Amino acid sequence: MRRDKPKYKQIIDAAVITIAHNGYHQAQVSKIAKEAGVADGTIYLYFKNKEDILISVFREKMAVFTKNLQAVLNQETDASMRLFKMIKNHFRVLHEDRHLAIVTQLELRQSGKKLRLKINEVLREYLDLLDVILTEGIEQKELDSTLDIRLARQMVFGTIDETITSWVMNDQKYDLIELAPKVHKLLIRALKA
Amino acid sequence: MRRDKPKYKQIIDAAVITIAHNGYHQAQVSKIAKEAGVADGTIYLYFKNKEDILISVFREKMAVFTKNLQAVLNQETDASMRLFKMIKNHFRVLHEDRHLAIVTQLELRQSGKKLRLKINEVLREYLDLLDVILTEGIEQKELDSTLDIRLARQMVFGTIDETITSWVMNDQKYDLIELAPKVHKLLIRALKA
Amino acid sequence: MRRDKPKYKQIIDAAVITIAHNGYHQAQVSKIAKEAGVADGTIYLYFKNKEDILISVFREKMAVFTKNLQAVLNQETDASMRLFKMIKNHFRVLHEDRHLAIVTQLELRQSGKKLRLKINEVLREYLDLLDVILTEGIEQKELDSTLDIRLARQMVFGTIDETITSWVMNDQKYDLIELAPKVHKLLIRALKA
Amino acid sequence: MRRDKPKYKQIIDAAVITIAHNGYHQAQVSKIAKEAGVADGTIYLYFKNKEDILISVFREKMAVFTKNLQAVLNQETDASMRLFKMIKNHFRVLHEDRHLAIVTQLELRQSGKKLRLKINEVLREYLDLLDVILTEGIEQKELDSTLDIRLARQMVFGTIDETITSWVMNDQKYDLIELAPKVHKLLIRALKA
DNA sequence: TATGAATGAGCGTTCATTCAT
DNA sequence: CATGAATGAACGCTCATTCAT
Repeated sequence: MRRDKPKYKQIIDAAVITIAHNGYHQAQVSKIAKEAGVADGTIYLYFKNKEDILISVFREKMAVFTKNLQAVLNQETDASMRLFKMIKNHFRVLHEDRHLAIVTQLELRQSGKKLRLKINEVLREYLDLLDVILTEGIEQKELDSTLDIRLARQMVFGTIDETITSWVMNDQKYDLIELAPKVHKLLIRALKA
Repeated sequence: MRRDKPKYKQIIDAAVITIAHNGYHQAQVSKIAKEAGVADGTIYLYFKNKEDILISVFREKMAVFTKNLQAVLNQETDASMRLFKMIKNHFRVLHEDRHLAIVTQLELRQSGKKLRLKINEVLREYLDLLDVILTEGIEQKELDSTLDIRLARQMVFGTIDETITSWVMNDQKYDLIELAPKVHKLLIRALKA
Repeated sequence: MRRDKPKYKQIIDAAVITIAHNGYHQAQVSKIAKEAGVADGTIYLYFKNKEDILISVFREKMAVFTKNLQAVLNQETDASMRLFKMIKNHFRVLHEDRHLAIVTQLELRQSGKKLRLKINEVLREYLDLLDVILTEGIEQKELDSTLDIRLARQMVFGTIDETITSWVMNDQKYDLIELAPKVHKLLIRALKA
Repeated sequence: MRRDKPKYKQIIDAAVITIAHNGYHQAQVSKIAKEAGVADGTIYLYFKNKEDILISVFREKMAVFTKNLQAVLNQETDASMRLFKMIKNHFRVLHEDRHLAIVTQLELRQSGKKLRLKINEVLREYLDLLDVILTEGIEQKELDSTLDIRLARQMVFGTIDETITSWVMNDQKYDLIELAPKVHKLLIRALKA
C-alpha cells in the first residue's frame, strides 16, 4: 500500500534500526513508529500489520542482493567470476549496513514459522540466480558435470550464510569483505570440473 | 538441577515433542508439563526457568552428536573417512528423530539472542572436534595446508546445516542419509590437499 | 448544521444503509463517507461528530412517524381508530424500509447511554401524541377513565416495539402489517371504557 | 469452567457493579477484576473471554427470574394470579437490585449482535414459561381463546420491559413494585376471556 | 466547500513464575 | 517432593477527529 511514498521507506529503515538495537522481540510497533518519526497509526496506512513490516524489510533489502546479482550475471559469463562477485556483493552489502546484517542473520530468524515461509519465498529468487550460475557453469564445462545442483546450492548458500552469521556473532570485529577470496577459493575447488 | 532423576529426562523429552507438535511459540510451560505428566510447578524443581529447559534440550541432544563424533575420532585416523562418518552420523540421528530435527533446525532458532548464544556455547564442543579433524588432516598432508580452519569449519557446518534445514522444510520427504556420500564428496573436494 | 443542503440527507441515508449492512459497531465514519460519496472530512462540515450523525438519523426518520401521526390526529377523533392508524403507520413505515427497521430496532440500541437519552428526547414528541390519543379518549369516555396514562403509554409503545423487534429478529420473514388489527384489538381491550 | 467456586460469583457480581457504575463500554476487564479483588488474569480462569462474563451475568441473574416463575407455576393454577405474581416477581427482583436493573435494562443492550443473540437464547426459557401461562389460561377458558400467543407474549413482555426501562431511565425514583397491580390489571383486561 | 493523510489514546488477553498447601 | 490456582506486566491495532492544502 503506497510503497512509493517516502514514509514507506522511512518506516522500513526505522524497523531495521529498531530491531538491530532492541532485538526482534523488543521491537514494538510503537518503537518503530517513534524511530520513524510518525504516529503509531501511520504505520498501518503503509503496512497491513507488524508481520507485513518485517516481510517488507526483507523483501526490500533482498531486492538489492538480487538486483546486484542479476547485474553480475549480465556482465560476466565465467562461472567462477560470477560466484566470486556474488560472494563479494553479499559480503559487501552486509558489511556496509551492520544494522541490516544483525537483522537478517540473527533477529529475523526468530520470527514465527509463517513469516519464515514468506521470507523463504523472497529468498527463492536469489537462490534461483545462484542455480543459473551453477547450471550454466556446468553447460560451459567449467563446473563439474556430476554436481547435484541442489546440494551445490545448499553448500554455497550455507557457507556464505554461516560465514556471515559467525562474523555478526563475533560482533563484526574483523573484515568480512577480505574473506571473500578465500571463501570463493574454497567453494570453487568443490565445484570446478 | 537434579539431572539424574527420571523426571528430568521426562520433561526434556516432553519439551521436544511439544515444540515439534506446536512450534516454539506455542510450546507453553503448561503444555510441556501436561505432556510430561507433571504439574506446572514441578518443572521448576528441575529447571531454573523456561529458557533452561530449552538450553537443556539442546545440551542433552547435542551430547549424542558429540559422543558419537568422539567415538569416530577414536576409531578412524583418516580425515576423509572421519568427515564422512561425521556427516553420516549427523544425518542419521536427525533422520531417526524427526521431532528433534524440527526442533533443532526450525523451532529452536526462533529463540532470543540470549538463548542462541548459549546454544552456540554448547555447539562449540562439537565444532572443536570438527577442528580436530581438519587440523590433523592437514598435519597428515591429507587436507590442503593453505586452508583457513575457521572458514573450512564454517563451510562444513554451514553445508551440513543448510542441507538438513532444506530437508526439514521440504517435510522430510526424501531420504536424508542417502545424501551423505554426495555431501561428503563435495566437501572433500574443497578440502583435500 | 446545514440541514437543507443535499449532502446532509445524502449522509443520513448513507448512515442508515451502512449501519444496516455492517451493524452499529462496524459502521465507521469512513465507511459512511464512502457510501455517501464524500470525503471523511466532509462529514464534519455537516455533523458535529459521529454521535450527531446517529441522533440526526433518528430525528429525521422519527419526524416521518410524528408527521404521519399528527395527520391522523387531525383526521380522526375516535380513539380506537386513531390507535389503529398509529399502529398501522408505525408498522408500514418500517415494513417498507427494512434497512431503517434494522437500524432503529437493533443497531441504534447499541449506542451508549448518552445517545440513548437523546434518542428518548426525540421519541418524546411521538409519545406525547400518543398521550393525546389516550387523554382525549378518556375525556370522550371512549377509554377507561381509571387508566394510568403513563402505564397505558408504556403498554402501547412497549407492545408495538416488542412486536417489531421480534419481526426484525426473525429476519422480517412474515408480514408485519397484517399484525396491526390483532395488535390493535389486544390493546384496545385493555384500554377501552 | 469452575462455576461453583466462590470466585465465579465474585466476578459476576463485580461485573454487575462495574457496568452499573461505569456503563457497558467503560467496564474494562481490569476494572471488573479490581472490583472483584482478583488479578486480571484470574478472570480468565473462570471465563473464556469478556463476552463470556457478560452472557454469564445475564444467565445467572435470569435464572432467578425463571426459577421464581417456575415456582409460581407450580403453586398457582389461575392464569390471572400467575400473571400477577410473574409481574410482581420481575419488578421486585429488579427493584431490590438497582445495579442489576441498570445493567439489564440499559447497559447490556449495548452489546453487539452476537452477544444479543446469546442473551435471547437465555431469555427464551423465561418466555416459554410465559407461554405456558397463556396457553393453559386459554385451555381453562380463563383467557380469550382467540388470542395470538406470540402477540400476547410480546404485549406482556413488552409492557413489563418498557415499564421497567422507563423506571430506570427516571433514575428509579418512584416505587416500581407498586405499579404491579395496575400493570396486571391493564394486561389482564386485554387477555381475559 | 472539500479533501484525505495523519494522529494517538485505549484495551482484551496470554503465560512464565510463585507459593501456600 | 509435588501441586495448580493465582498473579500482573506487556502490546498490536482501530478509528473518530483534525487541519494543511
